[in-house]
Amino acid sequence: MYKENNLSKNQQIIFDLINKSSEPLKAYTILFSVQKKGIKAPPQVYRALDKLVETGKIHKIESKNAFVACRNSNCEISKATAFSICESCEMVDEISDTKLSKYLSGFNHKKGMKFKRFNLEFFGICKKCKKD
Amino acid sequence: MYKENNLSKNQQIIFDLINKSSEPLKAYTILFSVQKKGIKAPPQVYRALDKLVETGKIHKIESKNAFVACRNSNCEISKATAFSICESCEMVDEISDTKLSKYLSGFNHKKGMKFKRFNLEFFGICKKCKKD
DNA sequence: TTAAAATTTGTTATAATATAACACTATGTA
DNA sequence: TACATAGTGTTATATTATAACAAATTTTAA
Repeated sequence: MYKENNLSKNQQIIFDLINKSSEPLKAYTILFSVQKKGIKAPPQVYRALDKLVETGKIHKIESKNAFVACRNSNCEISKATAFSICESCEMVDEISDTKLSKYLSGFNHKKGMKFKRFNLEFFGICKKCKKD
Repeated sequence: MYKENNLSKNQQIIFDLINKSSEPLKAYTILFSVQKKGIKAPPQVYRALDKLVETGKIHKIESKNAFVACRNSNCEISKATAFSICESCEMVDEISDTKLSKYLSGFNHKKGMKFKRFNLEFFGICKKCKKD
């Protein structure tokens, strides 16, 4: 079964949930939601999340300890991620900007460290919240 | 006492510890270290950390849940932070790069959201670890 | 096709990170 | 002074995450 779509049963259940969601989901929110599907304990959720992050199907929003589905088919397995986060409604949007991505991927540290990966989180107030 | 240096007693104790450290410190590591100075419970640590982050004296490394002293007097109270993180030795270095900072501060989201703040974390293997 | 290897699952317990709530003290300001 | 604001100390508890182990499933390759 695994080879068909690369995801195991638990991974698929959890990915589907995150993918359908309009907002980042936290691990224990996910756990609660999938209990009816037989996923009963935290390690089952965290293992699936780890794998999904590893394969780039989802991303972790570090400042929120929450997970979103990857909306950017070009993000090269999470090597270069950028998000905009609304500080009012908590909305998170993945930024797909080729220029930004290229600029940061090509950025070299003065001290000579070569980067393999980056994660960028922008914060502000989204359009919708500004109106209110 | 507060006005003299802007930091309260607990804030100063915790800032000094982080400032002296060569690596990011976690909240409970801090708690353990300052117990001899009379700081006994998590809320005391977290309150001081919150304030220090708020005033830009320290930064939180989100991917590690750990704290470092600000090494960049120009970072404008944590509105624009960037770090390089070694995935091998866990070393964290604050990046002060005017060009990078300007580029990101001026970045505008296609969807019209105006950003107030960003946090960028680069990952790789540091020079020292590469040699080993 | 079958045995070994790798991956995934299920489970219990517990570790690590963080906040709520309340009473009280110290400091800044009118 | 007296009032407001910020900080402290404390107990309890909420939230996030992993260790450890046994069993089942899937992949691989002989």
